Amino acid sequence: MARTPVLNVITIRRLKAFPWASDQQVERLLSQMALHHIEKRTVLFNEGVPSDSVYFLISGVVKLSLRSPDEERVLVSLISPGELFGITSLMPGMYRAFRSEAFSDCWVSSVRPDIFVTTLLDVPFVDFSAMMEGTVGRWFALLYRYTHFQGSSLRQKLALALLELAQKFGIQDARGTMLILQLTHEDLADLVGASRQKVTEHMQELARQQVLLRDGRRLIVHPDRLREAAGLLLDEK
Amino acid sequence: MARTPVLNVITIRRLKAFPWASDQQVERLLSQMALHHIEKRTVLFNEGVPSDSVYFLISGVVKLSLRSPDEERVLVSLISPGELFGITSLMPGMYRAFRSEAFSDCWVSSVRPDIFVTTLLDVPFVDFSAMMEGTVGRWFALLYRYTHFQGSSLRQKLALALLELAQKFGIQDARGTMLILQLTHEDLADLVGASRQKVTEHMQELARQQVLLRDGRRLIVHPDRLREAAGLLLDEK
DNA sequence: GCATTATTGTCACCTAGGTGACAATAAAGG
DNA sequence: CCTTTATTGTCACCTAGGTGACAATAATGC
Repeated sequence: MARTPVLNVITIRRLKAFPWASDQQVERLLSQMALHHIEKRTVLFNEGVPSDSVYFLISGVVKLSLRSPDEERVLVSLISPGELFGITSLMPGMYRAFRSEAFSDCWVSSVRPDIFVTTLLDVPFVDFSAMMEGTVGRWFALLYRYTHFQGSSLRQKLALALLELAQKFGIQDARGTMLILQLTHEDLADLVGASRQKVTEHMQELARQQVLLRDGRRLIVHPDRLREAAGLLLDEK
Repeated sequence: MARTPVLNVITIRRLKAFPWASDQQVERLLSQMALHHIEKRTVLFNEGVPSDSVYFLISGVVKLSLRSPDEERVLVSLISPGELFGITSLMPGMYRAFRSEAFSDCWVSSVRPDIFVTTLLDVPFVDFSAMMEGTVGRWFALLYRYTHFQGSSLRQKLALALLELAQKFGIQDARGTMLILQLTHEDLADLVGASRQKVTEHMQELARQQVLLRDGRRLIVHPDRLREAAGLLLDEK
């Protein structure tokens, strides 16, 4: 089978990875990286487990996926050689959002995220990590929503979207979580990518099921029931 | 109308923004931020323009959106007070991917991205920026794909996905761009969230239209025609 | 080189959600 | 308070894409 590849500065440069880093930095990083051969179909990490490594793909193809409400697999992305992946580990306390597995036989190397950051950037890991969370954390939340929309019914998408809104715009109320927002059904429709009419119908239905209620133009939602309506299998944690 | 809010360390702390930063850092940052009052429905920036500021929402709600192939507006996200937005400006040479507009009357402050980074983190902007691109740049590309899937037909989604694959896995060939990947229709279906059968049908159709051709199990695509099939109005740049 | 297993191609049929067209409310502006 | 405009509710109908069930080809393992 394929022999162990040489992993040196030349290789890194050829893969066009870390173009900004000096040879010395790359050298230092490489000395801290573990090399793994991963056979096709092998799972590298699963959704939900703590994020404790950054991975770098040397050769082969890695597949990122998650499972949708109906047990189907959503293929989120295919990673090509030279790419980093598993970068949720650069944010504090994150869990893996996707499963990663070898789409073909691969050579992968891994590092601890703190070592990765401190060798490439002269800054303490906690600072960098906090900065990442404060800035691109939102992107990640969006990505989470969109990937989970894939293969969901309109009802589930609505529940998912309302759940996110409740987290961002909700204040506690005797009757549940009140959204301090003037949202029309049309706004909601634009958010989940559906028609206004169907949103009206489903909102009606959700109200009937006690998942939410209306106070004038303000929505009051019940997060637990909403989560249930969203299809239960939202890992979170 | 609402009077100018006081923007000091207390305000920032109350909004739970930049929790890791010291009072001194926050103070320094504030002194460099411009304050703006944005009336409901006013557009702050549009898709496609260069990203040259980071924004911070003090009060009100900001809406991020983009327009889908059929001229509809996709509502990507609603921003709540205390959030940063417009952070593509933290990556080098980026253009805005979404339009941002005031969903309600807002108070917003803005800073130059380099000032933002260097005051909060003791690192040169170019280094941080390159690091961001190398790490979370992928997330952004994914977000781009998923938001653009919204409101697209299966044909368009397929074209979009193949375009991305061509960029990542393509090598030039006399007949077009060849994907060095063994992709089955099922993989493609998982990627775009469709059924295998319909993917087969559309691939057939795309082949008939000279957009792609098969060499054994390898795909050769024609990026320009693909872009056309994707609905043309992909800004890119 | 042949049997086995994966992939592709093609149906006919079904369903979730889109569309248009209203009436019924509710807000908002004067 | 009354007019105007925005939002909601509810239809009947239509279409893109899902589903199941095959036959026709490739690949692949032995």
